[in-house]
Amino acid sequence: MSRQSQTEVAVLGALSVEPMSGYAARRAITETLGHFWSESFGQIYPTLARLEADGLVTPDSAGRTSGSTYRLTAAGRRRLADLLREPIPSAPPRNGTLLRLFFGAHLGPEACADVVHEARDRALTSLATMKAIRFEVESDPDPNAVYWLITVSAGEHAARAQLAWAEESLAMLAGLPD
Amino acid sequence: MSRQSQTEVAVLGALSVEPMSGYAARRAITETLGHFWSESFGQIYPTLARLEADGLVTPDSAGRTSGSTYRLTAAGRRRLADLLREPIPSAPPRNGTLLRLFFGAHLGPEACADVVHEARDRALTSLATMKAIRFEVESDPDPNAVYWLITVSAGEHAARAQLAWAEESLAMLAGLPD
DNA sequence: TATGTCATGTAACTGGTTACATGATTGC
DNA sequence: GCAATCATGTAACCAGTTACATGACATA
Repeated sequence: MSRQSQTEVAVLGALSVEPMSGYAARRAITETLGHFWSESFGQIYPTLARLEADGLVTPDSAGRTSGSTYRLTAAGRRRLADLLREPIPSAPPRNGTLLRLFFGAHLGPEACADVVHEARDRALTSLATMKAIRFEVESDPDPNAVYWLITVSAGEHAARAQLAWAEESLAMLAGLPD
Repeated sequence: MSRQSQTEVAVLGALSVEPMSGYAARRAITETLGHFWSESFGQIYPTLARLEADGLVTPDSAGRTSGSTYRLTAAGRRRLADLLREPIPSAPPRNGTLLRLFFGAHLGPEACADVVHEARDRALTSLATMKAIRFEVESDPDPNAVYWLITVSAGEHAARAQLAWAEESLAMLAGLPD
């Protein structure tokens, strides 16, 4: 699957929940998939136009206030299911924090500790976000909530791991001579 | 810091260990930074040319067998230290596995379990790789090994977290009706 | 009437991969 | 002499962001 169709998955997925505009789709993606996915307008609008040309989404006149609302067609729903079944394209790893720490000798223990501290703070923030999302999802009677909880759980595990790693690394750095 | 200079960090970093060719730099990056960084030839050669034009690296005639070997200049070493101190550009999150699981209702529990299984296998492979790297680094008397171990530890924590999440998620999926 | 939010779209740019072309050197 | 590896480089393409231009609608 090309990278492109990953954006298609996100947009089709958003519209599978309920019909909405491109603007709303973007908001929905950043709000509910935000901790593991992102899309910009520059991707969403061209994608939406292509999906419409392919007959996968169609303008939904009902309930419009301003601008256009799109909804999935039957073909669109099939396509979403197909795309979800395709192999996951692997993104080459690029972790700026670890790149810095690997060459930490050029930085010195204190500057490295700063880098780790920042990673630790990001993990703490993430953990708080996950807690809030989990609370929301758990009080949602939607039967799909199980799937959402699985993604939340992934965020929690990753954040807790990063936290533990940061504490451990700070201890290691503290034992180093300047 | 622009994304571009992240590649500069990787290349300057590789050359800071010892002088080498672009080809060797790429191999060094995939072999020793492979679990958290990647560069392609299409990036390395233009970067190397730019670094040379900026006087940060210089051809090193000594010890050449074929092709050209580069080494850091004093300015290059300073530049590396500066770049390492710059804020880490954040990459927008894009996790294909979680994107699929979030819309898992369109897939069904079994197909979702397959997705999780793949993630679990990747984590296991990663854990084995980390074990091998840790063994190598721990038997290396280099004083910088502490920094390398910190990056290895990050990989281990992340892999173990993914493993725990996968087991937990498989259990959740198993309890779901088709 | 001014402000903020909703909304759409595009152009320029960036960072990056992939595929290809080319050739030198090494070892069997 | 042949195959593998070392080595350099570029062109085409791709996904994606950012910045900008534009304007409708609601409301204070």
